[in-house]
Amino acid sequence: MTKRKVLLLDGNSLAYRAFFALPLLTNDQGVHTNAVYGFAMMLQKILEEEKPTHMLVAWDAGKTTFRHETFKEYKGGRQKTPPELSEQFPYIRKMLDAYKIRQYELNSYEADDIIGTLSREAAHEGAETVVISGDKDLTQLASGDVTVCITRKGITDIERYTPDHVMEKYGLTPEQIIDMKGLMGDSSDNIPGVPGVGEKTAIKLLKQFGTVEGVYEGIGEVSGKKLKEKLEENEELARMSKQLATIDTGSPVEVKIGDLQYPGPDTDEIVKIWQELNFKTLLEKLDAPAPAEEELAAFECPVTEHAPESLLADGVAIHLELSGEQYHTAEILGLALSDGEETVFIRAEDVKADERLAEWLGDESRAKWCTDSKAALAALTRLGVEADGIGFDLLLASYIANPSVSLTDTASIAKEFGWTGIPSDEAVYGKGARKAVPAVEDVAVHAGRKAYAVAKLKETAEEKLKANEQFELYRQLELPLASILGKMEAQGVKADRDTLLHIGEDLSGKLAAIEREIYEVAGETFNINSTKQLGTVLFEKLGLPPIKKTKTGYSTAADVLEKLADRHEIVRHILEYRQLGKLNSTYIEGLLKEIHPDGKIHTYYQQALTQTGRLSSTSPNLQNIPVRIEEGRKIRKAFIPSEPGWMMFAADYSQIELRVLAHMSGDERLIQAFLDGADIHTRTAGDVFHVSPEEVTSDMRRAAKAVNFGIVYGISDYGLSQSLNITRKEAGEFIDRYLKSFPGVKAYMDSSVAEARKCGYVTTLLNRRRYLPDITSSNFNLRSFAERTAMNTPIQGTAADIIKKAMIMMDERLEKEGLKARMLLQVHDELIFECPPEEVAVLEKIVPDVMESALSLTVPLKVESASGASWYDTK
DNA sequence: CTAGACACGC
DNA sequence: GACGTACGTGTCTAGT
Repeated sequence: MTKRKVLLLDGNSLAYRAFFALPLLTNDQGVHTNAVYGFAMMLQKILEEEKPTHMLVAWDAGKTTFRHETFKEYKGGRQKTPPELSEQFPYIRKMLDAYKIRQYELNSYEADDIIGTLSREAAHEGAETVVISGDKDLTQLASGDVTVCITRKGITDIERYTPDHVMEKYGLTPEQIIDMKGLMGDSSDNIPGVPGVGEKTAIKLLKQFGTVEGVYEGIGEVSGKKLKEKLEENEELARMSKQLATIDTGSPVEVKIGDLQYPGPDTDEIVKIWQELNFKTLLEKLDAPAPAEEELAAFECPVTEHAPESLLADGVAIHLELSGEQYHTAEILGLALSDGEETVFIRAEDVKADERLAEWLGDESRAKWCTDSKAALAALTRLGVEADGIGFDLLLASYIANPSVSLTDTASIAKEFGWTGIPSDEAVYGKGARKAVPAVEDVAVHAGRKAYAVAKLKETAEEKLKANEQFELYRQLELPLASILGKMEAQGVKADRDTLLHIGEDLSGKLAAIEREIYEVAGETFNINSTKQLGTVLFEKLGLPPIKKTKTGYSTAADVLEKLADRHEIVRHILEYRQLGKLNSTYIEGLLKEIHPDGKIHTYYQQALTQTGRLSSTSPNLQNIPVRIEEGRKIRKAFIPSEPGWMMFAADYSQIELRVLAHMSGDERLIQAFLDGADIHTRTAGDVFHVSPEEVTSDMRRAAKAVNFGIVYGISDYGLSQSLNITRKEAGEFIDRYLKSFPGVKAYMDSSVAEARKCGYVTTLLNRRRYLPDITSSNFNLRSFAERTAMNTPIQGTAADIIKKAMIMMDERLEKEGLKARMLLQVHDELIFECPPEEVAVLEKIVPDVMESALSLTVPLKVESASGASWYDTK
């Protein structure tokens, strides 16, 4: 049998230490948690370091102890336990139960006595004992078999007292610590000691006489008249103080060492408690303790030509290492494989040649785990390997768990789990002009560490999602969507260079003409794109009134210029110049640069970025191609089918956010409006202005539309006042009237804010979360913003859930129907396809069908579709 | 190379 | 009553 190791903890002392060492934290229910948190951190640390076989946490029982019979002022003058701490004791006890650690208290004895008694018993039985407390008095228990650990500054920083260490520090034996207390007293326990004797004098005396008793036996030899007098006068006090300071190692403790077996924690229970208390960091460390930095620093990842058979298994992490983020074009360096034990790296050219590897990658039944499956699949496709069976995506899992964390690479994600030892991509490759690919061995280790992290973190990440009831959202929605988005990106959308060039020429001509006119009217040439120079011309040279200022000078934003349009002809020209300039630089020149040799544009969908659950699109952004103004809309003529004779087909949800609002709020009038198939803005206007739909004027409808817009996007009264060009007060009144007309919406908005306050987050219909820590902020701005977000995110996020689900269903449907049609783009509430002309009729039926049935709400979802020779013509 | 101003979409 | 106000991306200028 291995030697017993007994761990004895001083519960009260450690709870106090934790409480005062940490700032006053609260969970989302307002329960104070700092002492529990500190206690938990300390427990985790000592369990890991000490690996005890037996454990006990001793508590002080009641107010009075046997020491009060000796001295009734014992521990007098102590501050009352703060209520913020008192309320935490039940949680600590509950947590210790979950750890399956024995707890014990004994009437009229202190925790010290329980610990003292048990440590002596343990020593007697030949066990090794470690005592942990925040109270230095316990050092008197140190012996050859007993080590006493006293917390230092924080709660996890511990000083170990062995007899040698006590000797080193005080020049005394552990037993003499009691005598020292007897002589010098202890103000915290209100032990008097001998007045005028402090630590220095006490140690000096004990070195000479050994004990308090020894001091009085040899009192004649005490040097110093004053000291001798004081000792003589206070002999009783000294003897009593020693008695008070002595830990009773023979207290009537009813438990035996054998009863203290520590079976290990009930992790599920601990997880529950920690979740209730929001101990995020601890939760993440629980299942995936971060490897020591040295372990990752010494990480080995051999470069092999072939994948070892042992790694071609079910549940292995893969990591495609690329020279840059743009995986459609970046150089593919190689592939790392890791099962959490063995990790290897295979160069890109060897990946291509390894048939066994390709077969494994394509085997749906053997799960591959990774970070950013969309990028991994794209890179593998470029290597000529079709992978299948992606079973885990760390990027998506982290995003679903908490979208507010900015996730750039595996290193940053791993950091969220307490893994600090993985260098960032930037640290390995450098940045900007100094960016370069290092030697293959270094790339291998870097890629290997990332694959290793995925293998190790999969379980923890999935557990977290399951605990939050988000596993399904992640597994059934986001993960399959990643592959579909990957297909859409890889498919790309054909862009006609000539169309763009043609529009560009036209724009350039117009721009040159406007530019000349502006210079003429201004009487000088200047850079119109420079707000600084433009401000000088408008507000200083031409004397127009500066309506708004920015941090750096005059504002020349469009809304300001609109207000000045009647005062000077130059303003109209500038507005037009800006508009056309934007079209030319962003959409003509910008898009031309993004056309690949295959004549297509391959955007990147960011699936783990927005706070609401929407996608975003980059390089280029295809979600903001102009549509409102005809001149810009023409850009869409350049987006054409990639096969001769094919058609573009587009379908968009009509008023999806307001329908979601109707569903989620259950507002009867709003629901009825949609059931009636009414024009929602006209209906809203009628309700708000108390007129019949026929009496709604265009201004009323415009105002109602702006309010609906505001509700959907969570804008403030100020935002509404800006968009309607009215005062904030008027806008506020307007919102009030709206909410009076739709009481269900008002109740829903209030409940969303209340939910955010209660839980710390809001959710969508499919359990997407957004955490809103600012909801309790005392800063009005932050709080207001969080409140509007609480109202708006469930709506916008649910709309995002719906179209994502529709995309998955659509992908399956196209496959099932054996159609050639391809889904190409998603623009938040719109899907764009290309198809052979004979499939237009089919799509006209099935696309709206699928989109409308993606999720069943109390109001119908409505989809409008159209086809044409270009994206422009799908209207 | 970064921050600010601006403009495009939903 | 303050405060600075949906979410994104890209381009340009003007600082370092």
